[in-house]
Amino acid sequence: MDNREAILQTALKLFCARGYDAVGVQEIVDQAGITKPTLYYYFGSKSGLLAEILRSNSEILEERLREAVRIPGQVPEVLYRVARAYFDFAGAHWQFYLFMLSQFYAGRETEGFRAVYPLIQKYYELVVRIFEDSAEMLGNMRGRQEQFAISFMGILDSHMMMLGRDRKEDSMLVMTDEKTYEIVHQFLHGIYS
Amino acid sequence: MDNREAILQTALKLFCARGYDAVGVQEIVDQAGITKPTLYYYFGSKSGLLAEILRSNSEILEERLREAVRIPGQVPEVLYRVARAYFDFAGAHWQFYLFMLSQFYAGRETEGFRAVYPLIQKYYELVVRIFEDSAEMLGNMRGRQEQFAISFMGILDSHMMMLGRDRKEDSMLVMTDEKTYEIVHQFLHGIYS
DNA sequence: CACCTTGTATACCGATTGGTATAATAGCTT
DNA sequence: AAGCTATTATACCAATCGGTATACAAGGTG
Repeated sequence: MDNREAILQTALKLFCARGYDAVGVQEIVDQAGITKPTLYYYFGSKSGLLAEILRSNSEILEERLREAVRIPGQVPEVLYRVARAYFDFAGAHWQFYLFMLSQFYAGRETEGFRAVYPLIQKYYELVVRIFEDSAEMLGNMRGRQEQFAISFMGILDSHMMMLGRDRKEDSMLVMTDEKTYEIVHQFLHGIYS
Repeated sequence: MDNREAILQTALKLFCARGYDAVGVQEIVDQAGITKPTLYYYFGSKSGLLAEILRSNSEILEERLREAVRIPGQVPEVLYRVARAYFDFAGAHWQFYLFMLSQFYAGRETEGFRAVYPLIQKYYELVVRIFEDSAEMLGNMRGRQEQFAISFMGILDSHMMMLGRDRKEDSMLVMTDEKTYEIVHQFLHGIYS
């Protein structure tokens, strides 16, 4: 494995487990089996390393979400595809997913928050557009597109977090199709059906 | 204001803005207008200070939630009361609410996560019980009580976070009754009504 | 061969980290 | 007044923080 890649993976693992500020550069390079100048050669600074971790992984998630949204369809279909894409990504990149969320909830004056906020904002706008583009529902929604988007994304994160609650190391998280369907169905039709 | 209280408030403000690990003890005592031994006299250690912040505030939230749940009623009524209590607390104690969430999403090997996890778990179980105690719905739910609870809490957090997105300092956040009703209504009946 | 770029390690920097030993206040009780 | 307890400040600690100056390999190119 490439040294650069080793740094990225080791750093993500440590950041995810103990937080960005609690992990020192020394510990990263020790566990990656290299020395400090190598890290600073590739990433310039600790926050440069953070930025690269966020950039490279979030780019994958954005791509998956854009795919799920691009194909036209009724709201339920699109939402199901988005949920599927979201759960798949989170399951396959659990450490990053958790770390991204942790940075989003971190303090506003944090490097991590400032870097992650525009990303989450972008995903959010993607979901808002699903409801806005759905012309036949406009009468029903009456400006509640944003409320729907907020609820929907909150539900996805909440369920994904619960799934990952007692995850063993190195085991991939799988949200089943059945469960995904139930979650989206409940969002669409409530709890009385 | 009491020195002890000044430490607690200053620490919460700083932790909330920049995170537990990024804030040094020195900065806390400087902004609180005291010196280090005073802090260590009251709280023993930095993590002791963290524990006290979490304990004292979460105790208030738990009390509010238990009140909301205690009064019997149909599921919609209880859920509305819980949402109202949750939003009220988060609005009045925004810094703590945000900090608590940030610790919940922080790495599993963190002091903060270990301290906050049982608290969130308790709130979660309170909500699960709402659905379990609702006998007349048992046929409908078929073991989906947990799914409902996860969705419901995810929705509350998601909306509260969005409300606090562009909060000015020292301004209290208010989730209106109308908005609260819409959110709970959507949870109960979906988006087509 | 000489030269240049890429990548890596040794050894160090000043600043800050969480935490403490010691002692001086202050107020209350006897 | 004497003594006790609760608080607070000065001054310090070893360890770690993020970051760097310097040099040494290795590989391709003239």
